[in-house]
Formats: sequence, structure tokens, C-alpha cells
Amino acid sequence: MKNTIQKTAIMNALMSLDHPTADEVYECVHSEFPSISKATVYRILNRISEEGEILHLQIPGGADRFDTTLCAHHHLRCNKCGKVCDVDVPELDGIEKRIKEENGFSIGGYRLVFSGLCSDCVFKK
Amino acid sequence: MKNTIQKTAIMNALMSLDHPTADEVYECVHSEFPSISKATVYRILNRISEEGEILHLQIPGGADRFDTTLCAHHHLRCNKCGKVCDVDVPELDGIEKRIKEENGFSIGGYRLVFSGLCSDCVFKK
DNA sequence: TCCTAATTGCAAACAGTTATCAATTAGGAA
DNA sequence: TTCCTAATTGATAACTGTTTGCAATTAGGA
Repeated sequence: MKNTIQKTAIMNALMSLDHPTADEVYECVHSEFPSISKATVYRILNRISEEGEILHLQIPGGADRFDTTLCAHHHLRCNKCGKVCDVDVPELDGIEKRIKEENGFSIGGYRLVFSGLCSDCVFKK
Repeated sequence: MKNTIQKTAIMNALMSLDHPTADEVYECVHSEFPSISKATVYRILNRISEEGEILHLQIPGGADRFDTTLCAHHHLRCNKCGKVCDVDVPELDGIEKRIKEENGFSIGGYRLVFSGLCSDCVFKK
């Protein structure tokens, strides 16, 4: 992969943002590199997530997000403000085997998104 | 809610399909009721899921699906063929409390989608 | 039977994302 | 260092899934 200015700018943006969407990455990079194209942001995010440098999170009912934390974990998503944060769910250790036996599904490497309300939003009606 | 022909046709389609997308419902209804509009299908599906008659499933990285099984359960989704099926995950019983305490998120009524490969697709390369 | 609010069909709008294509550029070969 | 070429870029169009605006139609109670 070529080492372009655009890629460097996107990597920096990813470091400074928390579970950003592609659009949030674009806005961040665009603010100091106005000529960057949104297509380039999508392309680079896809490329580096395919190469395993970041995680590509598909969020139910929302835009995809990207995560620089690589080790296995799941996510919590606030239905009101959209905030996403990491969560470990040891309760699910070994569930792959049970689901494989009972349903025939191979879910190795699965990633879950729990939806709910974050501590800020739960009080706002 | 008015009791229109369109709503009846959609309810019938939902009975005959397994976790359909809105488009699959449309195709099914459209085949014997060609004048129905896709907007109507979306509107009715949204309305009856808001009223609790069916579940509205938001699938990560795919079109929303609808489920006539109302009791609490989660889903398995095949990344290759898109098939969705139901699964119970008793391992997660009571996890709401732990996540509330540790992360401040209220995830009551959350619904998960495990992704992987179904028994048919796991062998196809 | 009449009335009106609810519902419909159509088409346009929308969000998120990918594809096309000509122009530019990184980085190795000479 | 210069040159070459494949990789990358920016602009824009296209695409999928979904919602919305609006005028025309319709269910179902008065």
C-alpha cells in the first residue's frame, strides 16, 4: 500500500476520535486537509480495515463505525445520542461451540452491538 | 388503525415468509396485488412494528428484517446468503444489570445479531 | 349516505456507501 | 536523479434502503 498524505491524515484522525463514522473521519481530516475527497476516506477506511489495522463495525440502524482497538470485544450503542463504547462480555465465552452444534452456524469472530441508552441519555426523558 | 386491504395482504405475507426484508414483503404482496406501493409496505411495516405486532430487526450491514416471533430472542445471520434465524442465548440472562453498573448503559430489551456462516454456506469455499 | 381523518400511490428526497474515470503521485528501476 | 507505471486520488454519478410531501382515495363512524 502506498504511503500517501491522505492515509496518514486518516490514521491520525482515527487516533483522535472515538468510534467515529466515516463521515466523522472525513470532517476531522477535511478541517486541515480541505481537498480530501469523501470517496478517499471510504476507500482508505475499507482498505486498512481489510488489512486488519482497524476494526470496521457495522452498526444496526446506523452508519458504520471504525475502532482502533483490535482485541476481541463488543460494543454498547446509545439509541439516542449514537455514542458507542467498548464492552467485554465474558458470559459469551465458548458460545460458538454451542451455536455450532445446535444451529449449524459458525460464528467465529462475531461481534455484537448492544443497544440501549447511555448514562447521559437515560435521564433526558 | 384502519383495516385496509394492503395491511391484510402484508400481514399474510409476513406469515408466509421467514424474517423477510421490506423488499421481500413487497415482492410477495406485489405478486398478487400489483398496485401496492413500496412506500405503503414500509409505512405499514413500521406502523405495526411500533404497535408491537411484529419485531423490527436492524441487521448490521444489511436491510432491516421483520419477525413475527414476539417473545425475547436473538438472531443468527449468515454473512454469505443473508439467511436469518432465531436463537436463544440464556448465557446473557441478567447481563443488563452488570452492564448498567459497569458502563451506565441501560440495555433493557436489547436484541443481538450474531453473524457467521450458516451450515449450507460454511462448506461453499 | 355523508364526512373526515387515515391511508394510499407516486415521485422526489434522503443517508450511507460504492463505482467510474481521468488526472495525479509514490516509490522502485535505470 | 530522472523516469516509469501501477496505485491512488478527486469529482461525480450511481446505487441501496428508506422516508417524505402531496394530491387522490378510502374506511368506517355519525
